[in-house]
Amino acid sequence: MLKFSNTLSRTKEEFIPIESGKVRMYSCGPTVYNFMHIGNLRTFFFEDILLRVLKYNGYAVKYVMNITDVGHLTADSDTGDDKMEESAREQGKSVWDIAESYTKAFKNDILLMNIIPPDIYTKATDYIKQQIEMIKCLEEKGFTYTISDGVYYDTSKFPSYGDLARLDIKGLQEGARVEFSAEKKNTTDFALWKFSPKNERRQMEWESPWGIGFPGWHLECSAMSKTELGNHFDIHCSAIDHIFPHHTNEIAQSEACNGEKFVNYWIHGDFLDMGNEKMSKSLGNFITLQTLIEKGYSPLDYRYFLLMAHYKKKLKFSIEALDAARNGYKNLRGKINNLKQAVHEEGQVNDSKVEAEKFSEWKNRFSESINDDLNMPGAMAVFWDMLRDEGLSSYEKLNLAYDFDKIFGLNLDKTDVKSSDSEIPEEIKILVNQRNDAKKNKDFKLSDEIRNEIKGLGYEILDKKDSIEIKKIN
RNA sequence: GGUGUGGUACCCAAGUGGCUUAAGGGGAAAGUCUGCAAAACUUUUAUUCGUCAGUUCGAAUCUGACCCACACCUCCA
Repeated sequence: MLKFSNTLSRTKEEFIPIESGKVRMYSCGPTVYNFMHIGNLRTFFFEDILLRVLKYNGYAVKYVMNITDVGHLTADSDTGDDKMEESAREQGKSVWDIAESYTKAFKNDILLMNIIPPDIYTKATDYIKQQIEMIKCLEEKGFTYTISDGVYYDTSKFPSYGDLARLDIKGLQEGARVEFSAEKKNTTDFALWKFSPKNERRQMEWESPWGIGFPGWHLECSAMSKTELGNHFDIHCSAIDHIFPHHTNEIAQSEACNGEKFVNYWIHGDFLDMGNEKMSKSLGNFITLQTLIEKGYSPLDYRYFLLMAHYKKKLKFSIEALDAARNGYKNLRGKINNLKQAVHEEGQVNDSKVEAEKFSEWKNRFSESINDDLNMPGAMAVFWDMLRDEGLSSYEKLNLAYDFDKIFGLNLDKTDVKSSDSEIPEEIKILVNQRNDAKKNKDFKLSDEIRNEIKGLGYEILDKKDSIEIKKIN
């Protein structure tokens, strides 16, 4: 049984798709005004796991992710600068160039992290027409009103407003941090269409029945999901910070316009906890995947790190914890390599078989973990236990490992420790041979000296039973 | 002020009433192997789950109080 935590009910629910065997899923993608930091990446990783688990369970998934290339506003929905325009100004580029270059960087990060891309990326600027249509729809049904700076959604007209976030609207109004906009009817009302400032030309602005301007932040997801997935679909995911206001407002827009339920399962991932130093794009102190790569970590080391925690909980990031992940991942690859070698050797002797009972027992244990609200730490524990099971042949273990890796995405089938082949420079090979000779002559002093020399050149020698492995030190 | 989440070993982190007198990984220690290392393999590493009360035959898991962290309350993954 496949179960997910649904933010709507705040409980784990059995997953039942609208259409048997098929899943339609939408996730809120990046706003492309800057690089992704590793916290952002945690969310996309979680969505990747979700996608993989659905596929593993045999569902045909249609997965849509948006790219927000229209700027929101820095301060709140009524004031402040547009982040996209601001970034463009700082870098002396056009907004369109900014969007393109950061979209590219995002897609590259996704690739490096082995995150499966969505079937469709929807760019907000490609769906302006549909967004305008949606405002018209809401206008016709009486959910909108216009004030000096834009067209707004009247949240008081939507009785279940705030249910997703369990909002206490009265408490909100009394809250210290909420500023009233004099013209807004309710604190929670939000912009559907913002007018361009009268004395200023924006780089991104469009004609609309209400005047030149640009769409409100929340509208794009409602319009794009409707276009690509229909009025009612299965899963909508992203991180917890979007529960309010973003998803709350999406529900209000979509359900008011479409007249039917919007999404069955809302699934939200928690943040990466950076400890004292809170990462913030505005402060510029955030860690990107590139930062980690520069420090000598592979993107898959980071992926392994993320696998060690459940998506619903905060994960404490530290270099120490990342090192632990890197070591764990390295050890795992080592074990897989040993299995590969064993299978290779055994394969010539006898036909490798899979013993159905044992095999499916492990598969079941694995499925139980991943289907229980994507319990990756649990699945990893099953993985490590399986590798230690003496009742399994190397062939069976390797097969299970590859099967599990459909979820983990650690490229275990591709792992290859660099060994004595063309990648090793000639001079190193010569030194290795010299050391071998010294060893044969039992001149261990010399052989150790040569080994140190090789080490100084960046290569490590590992003496195996009847072979020598040369490894590049990273 | 409102709402919500969490505090599990040296670090990361599962488990949310009996299968657990608490998974898994990292680290550390010991052993086997080895000329020595490395690798591999084996073993050890929380009588205890923020604190204090309570419910129960039985609690890390439920209830209450308290302490501490964190998040959200219109920038935010």
